[in-house]
Amino acid sequence: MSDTSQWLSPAEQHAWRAFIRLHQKLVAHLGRDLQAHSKLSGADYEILVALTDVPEGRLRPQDLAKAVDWEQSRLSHQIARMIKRGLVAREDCAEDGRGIFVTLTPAGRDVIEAAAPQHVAAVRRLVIDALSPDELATLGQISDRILEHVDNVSP
Amino acid sequence: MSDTSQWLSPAEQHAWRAFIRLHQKLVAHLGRDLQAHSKLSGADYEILVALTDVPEGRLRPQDLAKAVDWEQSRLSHQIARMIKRGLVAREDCAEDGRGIFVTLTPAGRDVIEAAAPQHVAAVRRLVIDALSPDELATLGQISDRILEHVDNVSP
DNA sequence: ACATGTCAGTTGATGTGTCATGTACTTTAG
DNA sequence: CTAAAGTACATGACACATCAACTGACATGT
Repeated sequence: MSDTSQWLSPAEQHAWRAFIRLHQKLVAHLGRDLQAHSKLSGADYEILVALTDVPEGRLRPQDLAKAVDWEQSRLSHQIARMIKRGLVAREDCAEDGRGIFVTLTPAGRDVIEAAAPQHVAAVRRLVIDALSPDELATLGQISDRILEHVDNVSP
Repeated sequence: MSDTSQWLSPAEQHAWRAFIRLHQKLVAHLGRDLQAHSKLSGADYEILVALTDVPEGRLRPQDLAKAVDWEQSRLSHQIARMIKRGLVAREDCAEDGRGIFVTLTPAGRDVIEAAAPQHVAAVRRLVIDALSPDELATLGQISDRILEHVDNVSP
Protein backbone atom coordinates (compact mmCIF):
# COMPACT_ATOMS: atom_id res chain seq x y z
CA MET A 1 0.00 0.00 0.00
CA SER A 2 2.71 2.50 0.85
CA ASP A 3 4.80 3.34 -2.15
CA THR A 4 6.52 6.42 -3.42
CA SER A 5 3.56 7.46 -5.54
CA GLN A 6 0.80 7.44 -2.98
CA TRP A 7 0.86 11.23 -2.79
CA LEU A 8 1.51 13.93 -5.32
CA SER A 9 4.80 15.76 -5.14
CA PRO A 10 4.52 19.49 -4.49
CA ALA A 11 5.19 20.18 -8.15
CA GLU A 12 2.58 17.70 -9.25
CA GLN A 13 0.08 19.02 -6.79
CA HIS A 14 0.68 22.56 -7.86
CA ALA A 15 0.21 21.78 -11.54
CA TRP A 16 -2.91 19.79 -10.87
CA ARG A 17 -4.55 22.34 -8.63
CA ALA A 18 -3.72 25.21 -10.96
CA PHE A 19 -5.30 23.33 -13.83
CA ILE A 20 -8.48 22.64 -11.90
CA ARG A 21 -8.74 26.11 -10.50
CA LEU A 22 -8.20 27.62 -13.91
CA HIS A 23 -10.99 25.71 -15.50
CA GLN A 24 -13.44 26.54 -12.74
CA LYS A 25 -12.67 30.19 -13.07
CA LEU A 26 -12.99 30.18 -16.82
CA VAL A 27 -16.27 28.31 -16.88
CA ALA A 28 -17.77 30.57 -14.24
CA HIS A 29 -16.60 33.65 -16.03
CA LEU A 30 -17.71 32.65 -19.48
CA GLY A 31 -21.01 31.38 -18.15
CA ARG A 32 -21.81 34.69 -16.47
CA ASP A 33 -20.79 36.54 -19.62
CA LEU A 34 -23.01 34.42 -21.78
CA GLN A 35 -25.94 34.72 -19.40
CA ALA A 36 -25.58 38.49 -19.18
CA HIS A 37 -25.26 39.15 -22.91
CA SER A 38 -27.44 36.44 -24.38
CA LYS A 39 -29.56 34.78 -21.68
CA LEU A 40 -27.87 31.51 -22.57
CA SER A 41 -26.22 29.01 -20.27
CA GLY A 42 -22.99 27.37 -21.28
CA ALA A 43 -24.97 24.22 -21.94
CA ASP A 44 -27.39 26.06 -24.24
CA TYR A 45 -24.46 27.49 -26.12
CA GLU A 46 -22.83 24.13 -26.66
CA ILE A 47 -26.00 22.63 -28.06
CA LEU A 48 -26.64 25.53 -30.38
CA VAL A 49 -23.07 25.47 -31.66
CA ALA A 50 -23.26 21.75 -32.33
CA LEU A 51 -26.46 22.29 -34.30
CA THR A 52 -25.09 25.16 -36.35
CA ASP A 53 -21.96 23.13 -37.07
CA VAL A 54 -24.01 20.78 -39.21
CA PRO A 55 -25.44 22.11 -42.49
CA GLU A 56 -29.06 21.04 -42.00
CA GLY A 57 -29.18 22.45 -38.51
CA ARG A 58 -30.65 19.26 -37.14
CA LEU A 59 -29.29 16.13 -35.48
CA ARG A 60 -30.49 12.94 -33.86
CA PRO A 61 -30.03 13.15 -30.10
CA GLN A 62 -27.52 10.31 -30.35
CA ASP A 63 -25.28 12.24 -32.68
CA LEU A 64 -25.77 15.43 -30.75
CA ALA A 65 -24.75 13.62 -27.59
CA LYS A 66 -21.61 12.41 -29.30
CA ALA A 67 -20.85 15.88 -30.60
CA VAL A 68 -20.97 17.50 -27.19
CA ASP A 69 -19.89 14.39 -25.25
CA TRP A 70 -22.89 14.30 -22.94
CA GLU A 71 -25.02 11.57 -21.53
CA GLN A 72 -28.34 10.84 -23.22
CA SER A 73 -30.41 11.81 -20.24
CA ARG A 74 -28.75 15.13 -19.68
CA LEU A 75 -29.30 15.94 -23.31
CA SER A 76 -32.95 14.96 -23.17
CA HIS A 77 -33.62 17.26 -20.22
CA GLN A 78 -31.67 20.06 -21.83
CA ILE A 79 -33.56 19.72 -25.10
CA ALA A 80 -36.87 19.78 -23.24
CA ARG A 81 -35.91 23.08 -21.58
CA MET A 82 -34.70 24.55 -24.84
CA ILE A 83 -37.90 23.57 -26.61
CA LYS A 84 -39.87 25.42 -23.95
CA ARG A 85 -37.87 28.53 -24.76
CA GLY A 86 -38.28 28.06 -28.50
CA LEU A 87 -34.57 27.62 -29.29
CA VAL A 88 -34.93 24.17 -30.83
CA ALA A 89 -37.76 21.88 -31.87
CA ARG A 90 -38.47 18.17 -32.07
CA GLU A 91 -39.15 16.64 -35.48
CA ASP A 92 -40.25 13.10 -36.15
CA CYS A 93 -37.77 10.85 -37.84
CA ALA A 94 -39.08 9.05 -40.90
CA GLU A 95 -36.37 6.39 -41.08
CA ASP A 96 -36.70 5.25 -37.50
CA GLY A 97 -39.96 5.41 -35.62
CA ARG A 98 -38.28 5.68 -32.23
CA GLY A 99 -35.94 8.44 -33.27
CA ILE A 100 -36.38 12.17 -33.52
CA PHE A 101 -34.50 15.11 -34.90
CA VAL A 102 -33.57 18.09 -32.83
CA THR A 103 -33.66 21.09 -35.10
CA LEU A 104 -32.54 24.64 -34.68
CA THR A 105 -35.46 27.08 -34.88
CA PRO A 106 -35.05 30.44 -36.61
CA ALA A 107 -35.18 32.02 -33.18
CA GLY A 108 -32.46 29.70 -31.99
CA ARG A 109 -30.31 30.59 -34.95
CA ASP A 110 -30.75 34.28 -34.27
CA VAL A 111 -29.79 33.84 -30.66
CA ILE A 112 -26.64 31.85 -31.31
CA GLU A 113 -25.54 34.18 -34.09
CA ALA A 114 -25.90 37.10 -31.75
CA ALA A 115 -24.13 35.36 -28.89
CA ALA A 116 -21.18 33.79 -30.66
CA PRO A 117 -19.05 36.88 -31.39
CA GLN A 118 -19.34 38.07 -27.80
CA HIS A 119 -18.41 34.68 -26.50
CA VAL A 120 -15.50 34.18 -28.84
CA ALA A 121 -14.22 37.62 -27.91
CA ALA A 122 -14.34 36.69 -24.24
CA VAL A 123 -12.45 33.46 -24.86
CA ARG A 124 -9.83 35.39 -26.78
CA ARG A 125 -9.56 38.07 -24.14
CA LEU A 126 -9.34 35.66 -21.22
CA VAL A 127 -7.31 32.82 -22.65
CA ILE A 128 -5.81 33.28 -26.06
CA ASP A 129 -4.41 36.71 -25.28
CA ALA A 130 -2.68 35.34 -22.19
CA LEU A 131 -0.45 33.03 -24.22
CA SER A 132 1.94 33.09 -27.11
CA PRO A 133 0.89 31.01 -30.12
CA ASP A 134 3.52 28.45 -29.12
CA GLU A 135 2.18 28.16 -25.62
CA LEU A 136 -1.33 27.82 -26.88
CA ALA A 137 -0.27 25.06 -29.22
CA THR A 138 1.49 23.33 -26.35
CA LEU A 139 -1.64 23.57 -24.23
CA GLY A 140 -3.61 21.99 -27.03
CA GLN A 141 -1.09 19.18 -27.44
CA ILE A 142 -0.96 18.42 -23.75
CA SER A 143 -4.75 18.39 -23.56
CA ASP A 144 -4.92 16.02 -26.49
CA ARG A 145 -2.33 13.80 -24.91
CA ILE A 146 -4.20 13.53 -21.63
CA LEU A 147 -7.53 13.05 -23.38
CA GLU A 148 -6.17 10.16 -25.36
CA HIS A 149 -4.60 8.68 -22.26
CA VAL A 150 -7.85 8.92 -20.33
CA ASP A 151 -9.76 7.23 -23.13
CA ASN A 152 -7.24 4.40 -23.14
CA VAL A 153 -7.01 3.92 -19.41
CA SER A 154 -10.74 4.01 -18.73
CA PRO A 155 -13.76 2.21 -20.22
CA MET B 1 -15.25 46.44 -34.15
CA SER B 2 -14.56 44.16 -37.09
CA ASP B 3 -10.99 43.02 -36.93
CA THR B 4 -9.03 39.94 -37.84
CA SER B 5 -9.60 38.38 -34.47
CA GLN B 6 -13.35 38.08 -34.43
CA TRP B 7 -13.09 34.33 -34.78
CA LEU B 8 -10.66 31.78 -33.51
CA SER B 9 -8.19 30.28 -35.95
CA PRO B 10 -8.46 26.53 -36.40
CA ALA B 11 -5.42 26.05 -34.19
CA GLU B 12 -6.84 28.30 -31.51
CA GLN B 13 -10.18 26.61 -31.68
CA HIS B 14 -8.63 23.21 -31.45
CA ALA B 15 -6.57 24.08 -28.39
CA TRP B 16 -9.51 25.70 -26.66
CA ARG B 17 -11.94 22.89 -27.33
CA ALA B 18 -9.44 20.24 -26.30
CA PHE B 19 -8.85 22.05 -23.05
CA ILE B 20 -12.54 22.31 -22.24
CA ARG B 21 -13.30 18.78 -23.28
CA LEU B 22 -10.42 17.47 -21.21
CA HIS B 23 -11.58 19.14 -18.07
CA GLN B 24 -15.14 17.94 -18.46
CA LYS B 25 -13.97 14.40 -18.91
CA LEU B 26 -11.66 14.53 -15.93
CA VAL B 27 -14.19 16.03 -13.58
CA ALA B 28 -16.84 13.53 -14.60
CA HIS B 29 -14.43 10.66 -14.22
CA LEU B 30 -12.99 11.68 -10.89
CA GLY B 31 -16.44 12.52 -9.57
CA ARG B 32 -17.78 9.09 -10.40
CA ASP B 33 -14.72 7.47 -8.88
CA LEU B 34 -15.09 9.44 -5.68
CA GLN B 35 -18.80 8.70 -5.47
CA ALA B 36 -18.27 5.01 -6.03
CA HIS B 37 -15.45 4.57 -3.54
CA SER B 38 -16.35 7.09 -0.85
CA LYS B 39 -19.88 8.39 -1.31
CA LEU B 40 -18.41 11.86 -1.71
CA SER B 41 -19.02 14.41 -4.44
CA GLY B 42 -16.14 16.42 -5.80
CA ALA B 43 -17.51 19.36 -3.86
CA ASP B 44 -17.54 17.39 -0.60
CA TYR B 45 -13.97 16.37 -1.24
CA GLU B 46 -12.79 19.92 -1.82
CA ILE B 47 -14.34 21.13 1.40
CA LEU B 48 -12.93 18.28 3.44
CA VAL B 49 -9.47 18.80 2.00
CA ALA B 50 -9.59 22.50 2.77
CA LEU B 51 -10.54 21.73 6.36
CA THR B 52 -7.84 19.13 6.84
CA ASP B 53 -5.30 21.52 5.35
CA VAL B 54 -5.64 23.74 8.40
CA PRO B 55 -4.33 22.43 11.75
CA GLU B 56 -7.43 23.07 13.86
CA GLY B 57 -9.70 21.47 11.31
CA ARG B 58 -12.07 24.41 11.39
CA LEU B 59 -12.55 27.58 9.37
CA ARG B 60 -14.90 30.51 9.11
CA PRO B 61 -17.05 30.22 5.99
CA GLN B 62 -15.35 33.32 4.65
CA ASP B 63 -11.94 31.75 4.78
CA LEU B 64 -13.20 28.45 3.54
CA ALA B 65 -14.78 30.20 0.58
CA LYS B 66 -11.46 31.82 -0.22
CA ALA B 67 -9.62 28.52 0.13
CA VAL B 68 -11.81 26.75 -2.40
CA ASP B 69 -12.66 29.83 -4.46
CA TRP B 70 -16.42 29.46 -4.17
CA GLU B 71 -19.26 31.88 -3.72
CA GLN B 72 -20.54 32.32 -0.22
CA SER B 73 -24.01 31.08 -0.99
CA ARG B 74 -22.84 27.90 -2.64
CA LEU B 75 -20.70 27.20 0.37
CA SER B 76 -23.58 27.77 2.76
CA HIS B 77 -25.78 25.26 0.95
CA GLN B 78 -22.96 22.77 0.71
CA ILE B 79 -22.20 23.07 4.42
CA ALA B 80 -25.87 22.56 5.26
CA ARG B 81 -25.91 19.35 3.27
CA MET B 82 -22.68 18.12 4.78
CA ILE B 83 -23.96 18.80 8.29
CA LYS B 84 -26.96 16.62 7.53
CA ARG B 85 -24.59 13.81 6.68
CA GLY B 86 -22.44 14.40 9.74
CA LEU B 87 -19.25 15.28 7.87
CA VAL B 88 -18.86 18.74 9.38
CA ALA B 89 -20.50 20.76 12.14
CA ARG B 90 -21.32 24.36 12.91
CA GLU B 91 -19.72 25.98 15.98
CA ASP B 92 -20.52 29.37 17.37
CA CYS B 93 -17.85 31.99 17.02
CA ALA B 94 -17.01 33.82 20.23
CA GLU B 95 -15.26 36.80 18.64
CA ASP B 96 -18.07 37.67 16.24
CA GLY B 97 -21.69 36.98 17.03
CA ARG B 98 -22.68 36.70 13.37
CA GLY B 99 -19.86 34.34 12.50
CA ILE B 100 -19.56 30.59 12.83
CA PHE B 101 -16.89 28.00 12.48
CA VAL B 102 -17.23 25.04 10.20
CA THR B 103 -15.42 22.16 11.83
CA LEU B 104 -14.47 18.72 10.64
CA THR B 105 -16.20 16.00 12.64
CA PRO B 106 -14.37 12.78 13.51
CA ALA B 107 -16.58 11.03 11.02
CA GLY B 108 -15.65 13.59 8.38
CA ARG B 109 -11.99 13.08 9.09
CA ASP B 110 -12.35 9.34 8.74
CA VAL B 111 -14.12 9.71 5.44
CA ILE B 112 -11.59 12.04 3.87
CA GLU B 113 -8.66 10.00 5.09
CA ALA B 114 -10.18 6.94 3.51
CA ALA B 115 -11.01 8.75 0.28
CA ALA B 116 -7.83 10.68 -0.36
CA PRO B 117 -5.45 7.87 -1.37
CA GLN B 118 -7.97 6.50 -3.87
CA HIS B 119 -8.53 9.92 -5.33
CA VAL B 120 -4.87 10.80 -5.55
CA ALA B 121 -4.21 7.49 -7.25
CA ALA B 122 -6.90 8.25 -9.80
CA VAL B 123 -5.44 11.67 -10.52
CA ARG B 124 -2.04 10.12 -10.97
CA ARG B 125 -3.34 7.39 -13.20
CA LEU B 126 -5.42 9.66 -15.39
CA VAL B 127 -3.30 12.76 -15.60
CA ILE B 128 0.17 12.61 -14.13
CA ASP B 129 1.02 9.33 -15.81
CA ALA B 130 0.02 10.72 -19.18
CA LEU B 131 2.77 13.33 -19.14
CA SER B 132 6.47 13.65 -18.65
CA PRO B 133 7.53 15.74 -15.64
CA ASP B 134 8.48 18.52 -18.04
CA GLU B 135 5.11 18.53 -19.70
CA LEU B 136 3.38 18.54 -16.37
CA ALA B 137 5.45 21.50 -15.25
CA THR B 138 4.59 23.27 -18.49
CA LEU B 139 0.90 22.62 -17.93
CA GLY B 140 1.20 24.12 -14.47
CA GLN B 141 3.01 27.18 -15.77
CA ILE B 142 0.52 27.79 -18.52
CA SER B 143 -2.37 27.40 -16.09
CA ASP B 144 -0.75 29.86 -13.73
CA ARG B 145 -0.19 32.27 -16.55
CA ILE B 146 -3.80 32.21 -17.67
CA LEU B 147 -5.08 32.41 -14.09
CA GLU B 148 -3.06 35.52 -13.44
CA HIS B 149 -4.17 37.01 -16.72
CA VAL B 150 -7.82 36.35 -15.93
CA ASP B 151 -7.49 37.95 -12.53
CA ASN B 152 -5.95 41.03 -14.10
CA VAL B 153 -8.36 41.37 -16.97
CA SER B 154 -11.51 40.82 -14.92
CA PRO B 155 -12.83 42.17 -11.62
C1' DA C 1 -47.62 -14.69 -35.07
C1' DC C 2 -45.35 -13.82 -30.95
C1' DA C 3 -41.78 -13.94 -27.25
C1' DT C 4 -37.56 -11.85 -26.31
C1' DG C 5 -33.90 -8.71 -26.46
C1' DT C 6 -32.18 -4.36 -27.74
C1' DC C 7 -32.32 0.46 -29.00
C1' DA C 8 -34.00 5.61 -28.95
C1' DG C 9 -35.54 8.61 -26.16
C1' DT C 10 -38.19 10.23 -21.80
C1' DT C 11 -39.28 10.86 -17.03
C1' DG C 12 -39.01 11.50 -11.90
C1' DA C 13 -36.31 11.68 -7.77
C1' DT C 14 -32.64 13.65 -5.81
C1' DG C 15 -28.44 16.39 -5.19
C1' DT C 16 -26.11 20.62 -6.61
C1' DG C 17 -25.17 25.77 -8.21
C1' DT C 18 -26.93 30.56 -8.68
C1' DC C 19 -29.50 34.56 -7.84
C1' DA C 20 -32.07 37.58 -5.04
C1' DT C 21 -33.42 38.33 -0.70
C1' DG C 22 -33.70 37.81 4.45
C1' DT C 23 -31.99 37.92 9.32
C1' DA C 24 -29.07 38.93 12.90
C1' DC C 25 -25.20 41.06 14.55
C1' DT C 26 -21.55 44.91 14.31
C1' DT C 27 -19.63 49.29 13.12
C1' DT C 28 -19.89 54.00 12.39
C1' DA C 29 -21.79 58.80 12.15
C1' DG C 30 -23.98 62.33 14.39
C1' DC D 1 -27.13 56.65 22.54
C1' DT D 2 -29.21 55.77 18.46
C1' DA D 3 -30.07 55.51 13.47
C1' DA D 4 -28.10 54.00 9.42
C1' DA D 5 -24.97 51.33 6.89
C1' DG D 6 -22.29 47.30 6.47
C1' DT D 7 -20.96 42.38 7.40
C1' DA D 8 -21.66 37.21 8.08
C1' DC D 9 -24.27 33.85 7.00
C1' DA D 10 -28.94 31.48 5.71
C1' DT D 11 -32.81 30.63 2.77
C1' DG D 12 -36.16 29.85 -1.11
C1' DA D 13 -36.86 29.57 -5.86
C1' DC D 14 -35.28 28.02 -9.87
C1' DA D 15 -31.91 26.03 -13.50
C1' DC D 16 -29.11 22.17 -14.10
C1' DA D 17 -26.86 17.20 -13.76
C1' DT D 18 -27.15 12.34 -12.67
C1' DC D 19 -29.18 7.95 -11.81
C1' DA D 20 -32.45 4.50 -12.31
C1' DA D 21 -36.64 3.20 -14.07
C1' DC D 22 -39.74 3.55 -17.86
C1' DT D 23 -42.16 3.66 -22.79
C1' DG D 24 -42.51 2.54 -27.27
C1' DA D 25 -40.32 0.88 -31.58
C1' DC D 26 -37.31 -2.26 -34.08
C1' DA D 27 -35.08 -6.95 -34.84
C1' DT D 28 -34.71 -11.92 -34.55
C1' DG D 29 -35.59 -16.58 -33.82
C1' DT D 30 -38.85 -19.96 -33.38
